[in-house]
Amino acid sequence: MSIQNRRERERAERHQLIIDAARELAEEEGWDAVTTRRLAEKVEYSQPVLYSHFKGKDAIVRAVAIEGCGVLARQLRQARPVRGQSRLRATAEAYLAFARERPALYDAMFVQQVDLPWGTGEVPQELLDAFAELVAAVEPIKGDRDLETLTELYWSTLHGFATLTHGKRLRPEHDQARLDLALSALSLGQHEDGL
Amino acid sequence: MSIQNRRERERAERHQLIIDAARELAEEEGWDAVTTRRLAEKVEYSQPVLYSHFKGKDAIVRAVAIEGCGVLARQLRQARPVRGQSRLRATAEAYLAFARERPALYDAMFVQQVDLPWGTGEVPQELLDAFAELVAAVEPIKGDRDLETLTELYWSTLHGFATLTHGKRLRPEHDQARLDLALSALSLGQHEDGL
DNA sequence: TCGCATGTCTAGCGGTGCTAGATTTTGCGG
DNA sequence: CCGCAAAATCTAGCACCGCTAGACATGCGA
Repeated sequence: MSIQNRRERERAERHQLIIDAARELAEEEGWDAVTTRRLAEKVEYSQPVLYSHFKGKDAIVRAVAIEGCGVLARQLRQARPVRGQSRLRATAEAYLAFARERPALYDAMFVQQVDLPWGTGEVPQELLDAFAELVAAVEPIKGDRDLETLTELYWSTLHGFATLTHGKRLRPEHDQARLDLALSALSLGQHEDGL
Repeated sequence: MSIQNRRERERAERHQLIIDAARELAEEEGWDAVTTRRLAEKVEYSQPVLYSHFKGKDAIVRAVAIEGCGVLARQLRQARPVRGQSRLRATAEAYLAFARERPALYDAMFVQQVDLPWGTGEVPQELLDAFAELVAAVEPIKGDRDLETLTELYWSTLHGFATLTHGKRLRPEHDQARLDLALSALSLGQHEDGL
């Protein structure tokens, strides 16, 4: 019993160790550097150990992505409006900050088509949490529009900003103006906050 | 002289042959299937021939992406509004149709960070053409807003739709409603077209 | 202490992008 | 028409990839 427990605990710790190592490697050197060999070396085990925890490399990336959704959800939740700023804007800026500061993580979550279960099958709770934060941010400017559809639009716009910015497709010096434009368009007739 | 010309012509034809083969392979089986070996087999040459035309696999993907920009520009230019539809809407639908119908091509152009010269260095003309079509579509609803920034917002929204839809992150049955919402938000006070 | 199950590793498979050096093809001067 | 240099092309191989079979070590229960 106790021995079983110890083993399970050690196993869980190593499981987490692998996820963390993969994330760190990706954030430091990009996903191309995350090979099973380098990952194994980093966690100081041999390659087959990875496969006793995950079905394959994809599963590891997926685990990192799901954790990333949790991080994003937390950051969005903690993003509180300052000085009369709308929640819509505070959340948008937090979202874009996450994408900007953790590009590798964002990539695993939303760019690489890792095929998280998503549509079919159960969507990870972390992702639902993150989406719920977006919904909450959009709710005040809903008007008579469909909340979920409006949130999808909000998310799409932010995602477009994030990915095109990262690919250097947009003029960085206009980031602020572009976001202003987006938020005031989304808010429609609603009054827009200053700053 | 004539011999040189013939050789250059044959070389140019083979150059194009490689690009076409790469695009076809990618569209039929996805970019994972585009390996230098399979590509060489498809064009009926050995691998090193590819490297006498392109610096590496990335350069081939880039060439496909640039051609794809040309195709997109042409499709956007040909997208004419029907039945009082706004140009904004006609262009948006053409853009999304392109992304939906040629996902592999779209992927090479805007998702894989192939690092087309883009920001720094000369941007390929095909891309400028495509962006110009977006600008032209946005112009009528500009109001007193900055045209280029507004176009970046328009593009970001479309790109967000395209990529999140492809990754099955958005509810497909709400595609139309989502686009309606986006267009009317962008148009702000302007009157929106029916259908 | 022995036998066994569990855990871990070594070594290897077929694949990748890419390239050095051998080989074939080509076009020209004699 | 022949022989030869040069150009074009291929063969074979490198180091790496994801992944796994089978050898080996470890530590438990009898």
